[in-house]
Amino acid sequence: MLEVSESTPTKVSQRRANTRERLITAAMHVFAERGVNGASVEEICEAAGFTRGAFYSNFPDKSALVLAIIQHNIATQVVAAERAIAAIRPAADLSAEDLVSLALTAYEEAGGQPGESSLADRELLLHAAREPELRRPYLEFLEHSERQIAVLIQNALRHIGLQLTIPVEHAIRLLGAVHEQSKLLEVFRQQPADPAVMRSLLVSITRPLREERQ
Amino acid sequence: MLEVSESTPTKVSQRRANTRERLITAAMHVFAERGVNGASVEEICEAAGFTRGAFYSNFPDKSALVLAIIQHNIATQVVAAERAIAAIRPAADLSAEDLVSLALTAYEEAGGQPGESSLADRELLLHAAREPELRRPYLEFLEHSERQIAVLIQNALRHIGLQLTIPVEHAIRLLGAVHEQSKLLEVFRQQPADPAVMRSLLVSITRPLREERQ
DNA sequence: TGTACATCAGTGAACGCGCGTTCACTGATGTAC
DNA sequence: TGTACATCAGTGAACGCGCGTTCACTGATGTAC
Repeated sequence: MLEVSESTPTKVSQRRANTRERLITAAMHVFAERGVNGASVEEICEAAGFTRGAFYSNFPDKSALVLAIIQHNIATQVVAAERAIAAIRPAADLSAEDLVSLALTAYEEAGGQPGESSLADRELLLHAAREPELRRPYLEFLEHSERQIAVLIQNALRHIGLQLTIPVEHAIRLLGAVHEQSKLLEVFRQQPADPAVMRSLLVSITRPLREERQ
Repeated sequence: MLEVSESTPTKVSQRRANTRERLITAAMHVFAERGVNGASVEEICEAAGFTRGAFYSNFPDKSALVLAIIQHNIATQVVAAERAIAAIRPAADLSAEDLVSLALTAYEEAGGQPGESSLADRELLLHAAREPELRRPYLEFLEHSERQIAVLIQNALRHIGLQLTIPVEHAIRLLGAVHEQSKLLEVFRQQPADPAVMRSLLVSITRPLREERQ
């Protein structure tokens, strides 16, 4: 499931790859603004600078685009997470929530309106929840992401002399849930979220590593 | 904002009120299945057992229905929360997470597929996030709900001899975020969520009331 | 209580716009000699 | 390197379905005497 007919790994031209990429990026923006169902093929193409014909030259239909985007997200986010893991070591002297938020935001595409990709992600998530064939692959994607983030968080915490007081899997869920909630509130409030909630959570689920200071 | 032209509080017939109610209930179900934008007026009417004419006799247009639903949710959820607050005292000998989940689910309509109203709620939330005029009223609705839930939770915890180690407002956010995440995972997994995450959270943000056992 | 009439609530056919999708085409890119 | 031809990538007009919305209508409910 979730496999496109990759059976013919025909070499695609660079030009074609660029077009697909531009269409996908544009689609994410339009999804954030109008929702998956509310976004018209025309709007997406216009945002990408193509006509509709180009779209149907690259995707069999609209739902294939959604599927392609999910796969695209999987690929890019996995890469982003690996890069973030690699980059975490040099950083020092950061507060716990700085590190965690750094880890959590590693998944988000740089650039774009604040909260925009958050909305698009939620749209895709809901879309996947509604389509039975998309549930399993999307769930696997989420679980894979969680495992990667888990490593990141543990490294980050150890780095500043903290350890978790609950299982990593639980911590990841909690951090992820709060992070997503914050992102959404930012959209509603149109301003950065109060970091105090995340801080409360971090304080509650960590303790100093080994030695007991204080 | 969010005020319908309630300026003319004309008495509506019982029949009319029933029709509106049925249309709204049907719309929530269809929203859960198809999304707000994916749900057609026809589908909604069919689910409610009416023809489209009845719809336009009761609502100026489709977006007015969405607004009416949001208001409807505010009204019914506020009532549900008050009822839950009243009902919390007699209960005894429940575990912490039972009480909390009882409090959190007090907001959800009874009946309907598990996770269904969760999806519809998410749809409405995203819809509101996208429409600038809906953001403020929806946010106020959320904050009002949070305040009510806060009372609930504190009563529930005190009742079983626990108190929070972080501010109530933070606890509410955390509990709400985890609760919503669990609901969504239930849809993806098609099975009840693992309560262990919620339990980890509860253990982390509470301590025995006054006396220090163990 | 019964009849006559007025208003209300929902019906269902009709309309037209917008959207997804198709397709004959043209210009761009690649290949062979 | 230049020319001739083949294939590829994107264009833009056209089509038709589905959807939101309207409206003339009919049956249901309410009111007055």
